[in-house]
Amino acid sequence: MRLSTKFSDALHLLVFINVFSDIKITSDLIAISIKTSPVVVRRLIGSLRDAGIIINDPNNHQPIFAKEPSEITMFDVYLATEGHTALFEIDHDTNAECTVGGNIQEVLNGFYTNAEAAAYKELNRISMQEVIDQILIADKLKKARAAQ
Amino acid sequence: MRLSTKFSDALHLLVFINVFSDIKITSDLIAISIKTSPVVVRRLIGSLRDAGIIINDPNNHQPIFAKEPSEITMFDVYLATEGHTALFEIDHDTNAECTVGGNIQEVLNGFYTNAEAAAYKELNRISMQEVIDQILIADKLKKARAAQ
DNA sequence: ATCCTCTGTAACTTTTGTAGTTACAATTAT
DNA sequence: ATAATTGTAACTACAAAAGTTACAGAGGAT
Repeated sequence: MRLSTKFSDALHLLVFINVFSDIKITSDLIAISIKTSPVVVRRLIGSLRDAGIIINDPNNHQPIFAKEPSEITMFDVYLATEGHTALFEIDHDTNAECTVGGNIQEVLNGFYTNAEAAAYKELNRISMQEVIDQILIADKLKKARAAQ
Repeated sequence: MRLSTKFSDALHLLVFINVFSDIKITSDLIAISIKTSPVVVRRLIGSLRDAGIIINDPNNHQPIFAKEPSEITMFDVYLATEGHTALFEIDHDTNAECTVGGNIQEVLNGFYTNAEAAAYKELNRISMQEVIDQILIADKLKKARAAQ
């Protein structure tokens, strides 16, 4: 399969609209940073809006955070963009007549749910503010090194 | 993408060869339980053999565990079958000229690695013996309920 | 020794979800 | 009014998984 980068691109988009909140932001502009098409950006904006993570600023017609970045976690963004897919996929078509095939789905579901919850918990600990901060720090570091 | 069920199917296969170790096991027989084709089963066997999880019993020509089921974890099986895919996919093609696009990959990589490690740690806590035990218990429960 | 079964693997096809593209009506800014 | 931009829908392109077909080679059965 082609792996989905929707989650990553949505995080990118959110950091972008925060970092460049002082200039006019269009889907074209965001698309250049993500290196994708404006339509893909608009689709992401739609998902994030549906999830209540961003709203359209009625004043200048561009997406802004619906809540403080410190109040939104990476997991909220994950749910908004890829919440329908499980991290570990159960094979739902196994032979019910068999001791193994007839019970493995529910057993794996328990283990998978547990492991997924551990990952989600980590994502839920990280706020968008932290992501923004780390990117700004990484940028300063890079520029300082380049200047040497 | 079509989500991969290789991990689930490999676990299925391992439980199967343990539960039915007293009968002659062919890839055809396993395929009936997983509801897939014998070739898919043989491919899984190949991956598990390459990873040192199973070997071919020289006596009766069928796959058996290379170590005790209590010494093999779900994570070992995950690595053998889907270890190349990340749980959270970074968009590796972003605009390096941009403050966001030029730093987001490394920042997300840190967060993703952390979240993935949490999930992997959970998988690594569960031995194949536990998976086998839970499936046998689920089967007994199901049969007891059906008999009532 | 020959036959039969099964394995391991390669090559090809089918399927399915993501991403990219094209198009356009509706909205907003100037 | 005009131009820019959005939100969607429809379509195409692409990639990965899984299924299929094929077949040489190994081992066991008789």
